[in-house]
Amino acid sequence: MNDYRVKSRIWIENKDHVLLGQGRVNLLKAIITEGSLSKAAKAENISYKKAWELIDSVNKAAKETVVTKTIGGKKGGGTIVTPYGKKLITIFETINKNCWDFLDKQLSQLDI
Amino acid sequence: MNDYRVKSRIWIENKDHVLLGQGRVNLLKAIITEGSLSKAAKAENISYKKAWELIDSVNKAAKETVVTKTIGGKKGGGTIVTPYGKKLITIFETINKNCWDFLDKQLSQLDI
DNA sequence: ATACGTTATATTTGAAAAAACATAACGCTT
DNA sequence: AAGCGTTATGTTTTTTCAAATATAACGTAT
Repeated sequence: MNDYRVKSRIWIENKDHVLLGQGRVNLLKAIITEGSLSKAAKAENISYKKAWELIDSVNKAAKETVVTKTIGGKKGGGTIVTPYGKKLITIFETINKNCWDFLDKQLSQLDI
Repeated sequence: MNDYRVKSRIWIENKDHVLLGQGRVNLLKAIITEGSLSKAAKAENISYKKAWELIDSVNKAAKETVVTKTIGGKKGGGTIVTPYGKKLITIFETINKNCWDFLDKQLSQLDI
């Protein structure tokens, strides 16, 4: 039988700019559960700076706003993922899973 | 309509060791056309050392020999890709293309 | 007015990866 | 014996990327 495995990474681009990859999706999901970018960065174990740059890049590549951010206020501020952003997360994860299933099927048809 | 594109990179693993990715496949194909690892490295614009390490890794991950190398001789030596290696190249490229087609189809079913 | 927890951004430091450089061995040819 | 183009491997240098550090601004609450 077959010990080999086919793995993959997918990402979504928009005119040369990356919109979403696995890391960006994970960060967006952390923002949803944490309520702020700084806490999400800690949860994902990346620096705030890197998290900020990722989200900035996401917003620039997206056709609609993915996250809205506020500075100051009763809790100091925060970051919210828009419904469009949540839709993108679902789409990414769906396509990614479908891709993995597809690749598993591809490999099982071969004997190498 | 849809400006987004879904891209992917696939690779084949064997018990935690990478067998083939796009770079390794390109290198193997360069070995076939060039006849030696050193010339293939130049053609791929990578150092000989890196090329050697890549091929070493390929041979260690594969269940059968992928390349055979000789030192010395009338032409100094050379490297040959085995029939098994050529089969792996074909398999990789087939699965990769199928994956791309699949992802294009996935995206076209969505409006984002 | 002060304090707090954010977002926002620049600068410095450190680590990891890549590239460059060097050297040896091999086996044919001359 | 010397030269050639390989494979094989170690060492050093450079480059790149990630991490750490620092500072400012913002708006509510105390």
